[in-house]
Amino acid sequence: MTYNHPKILVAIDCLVFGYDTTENNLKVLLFQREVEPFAGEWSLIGGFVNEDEDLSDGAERVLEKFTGLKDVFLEQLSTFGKANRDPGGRVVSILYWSLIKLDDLHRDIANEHGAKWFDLDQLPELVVDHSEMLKLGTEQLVHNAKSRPIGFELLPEDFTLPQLKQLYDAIYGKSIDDRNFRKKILSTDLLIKTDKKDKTTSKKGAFVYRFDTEKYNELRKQGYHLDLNV
Amino acid sequence: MTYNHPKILVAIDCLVFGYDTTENNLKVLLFQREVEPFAGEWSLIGGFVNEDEDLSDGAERVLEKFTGLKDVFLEQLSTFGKANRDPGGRVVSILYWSLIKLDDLHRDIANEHGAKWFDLDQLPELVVDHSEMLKLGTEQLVHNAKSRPIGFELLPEDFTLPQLKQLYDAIYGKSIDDRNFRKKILSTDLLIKTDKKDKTTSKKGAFVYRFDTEKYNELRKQGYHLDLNV
DNA sequence: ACAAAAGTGTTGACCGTACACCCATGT
DNA sequence: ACATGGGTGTACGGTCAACACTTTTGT
Repeated sequence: MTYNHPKILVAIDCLVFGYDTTENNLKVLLFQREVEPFAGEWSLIGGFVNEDEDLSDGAERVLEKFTGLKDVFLEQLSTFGKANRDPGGRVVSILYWSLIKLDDLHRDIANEHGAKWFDLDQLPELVVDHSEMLKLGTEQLVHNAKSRPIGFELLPEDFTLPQLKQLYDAIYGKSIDDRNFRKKILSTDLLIKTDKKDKTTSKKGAFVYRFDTEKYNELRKQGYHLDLNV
Repeated sequence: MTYNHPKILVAIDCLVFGYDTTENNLKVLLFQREVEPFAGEWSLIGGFVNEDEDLSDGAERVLEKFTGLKDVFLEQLSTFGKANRDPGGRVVSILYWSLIKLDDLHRDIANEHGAKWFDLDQLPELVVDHSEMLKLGTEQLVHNAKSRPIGFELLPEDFTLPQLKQLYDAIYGKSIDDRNFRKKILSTDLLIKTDKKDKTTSKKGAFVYRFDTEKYNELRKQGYHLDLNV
């Protein structure tokens, strides 16, 4: 070790949004802390960074522990580092956020770890500065929904346009005009229409679409930047 | 101390953009590292976080040390934390960025600390992942120039429209249409025209303007969001 | 008088928004 | 036949981009 300076505990907190396609609402994964201070209180999922571990690997480890998921949308958001933010000691915490397709499996795995999915409008009090983290993440979600195709991280691979619209409605907290939404989303030319119909929510049935990930990645390499402007 | 986990060195690096009004170009503040590894090589200004110090206070301390400035634009950008990023030991580094009005005083203070202002197109090799930090900060600058009035952080309090346009040209790396630029910037109604003229660059002289900070803050409280769309 | 920078308006193309009805099908 | 959700087009207004000439004044 070359440097001679005070060392600090480094933690990762991970804000996980899951979308429940059947209920049509956005949820957040929280867990009950097991250690003092604040044992038993609700917090974002998190953990300490190991000495030989990349931050991004630590975030993946935390996420996989509580959801069983790998290779999903997971990005760094911001770092929280007030000297006295945690009464248990000096901890600098790096906030990540993740978007997942919520299904029963993830509910079960969450359960095993004392974690639970909460509706955004029925959140409990959160420890330390986690409410601030949640606020930041929610803003990020709204902001990103306009500029990147993050909606498809939250929906199953096969989805219908009414489903996609409901997701955007949930994110923005208001109802978008149906015709304009279709026009905009289809004009990106990044949706693949299949000939299947999903009849679970109507007699007529809604066509099933898929997001064209390859095409999007190809375009992105060429500097393309999606702007949904919904 | 309640927690029992490995502790890690936490550093702050600060990417400082300065705009030189006389030369009309953007510069970045770099300094020559004094300690091994990489002693003598160029790096962003930075330092280690003290145990009882808020991250934001640490960033302010670093910035003041090298520029003599307080109370200027200074925001957190991102955190770099690959386990082996620094061969001198495990260091997690939080990147901040700052915008300042560059004048001779700041050049002198920088000099005292072995720091120097570099043109963006004449940068030396940088240590560790600092080139990545610079890239991120440059993108941030371009992106923010469109959505927030950051230009005024880089110009003196009194400025002319030709100066402001040259600044935006420098940020975007291309020349904006003069008439459209004036229309847009004046339509925000956030510039105060004074009756002074600056004749240093022309015989006719250009009117001196000021940014209406109070009005902007007032509007912002009401949820207003500037969108320059230059 | 002339050089050099400051200042000024109009038009056409495109995009966002508002808005109401028909379609397909299971019961 | 009817109820339910899926699907479709148009017209208006506002915003962005392109474009060239006049004004001022120091030398």
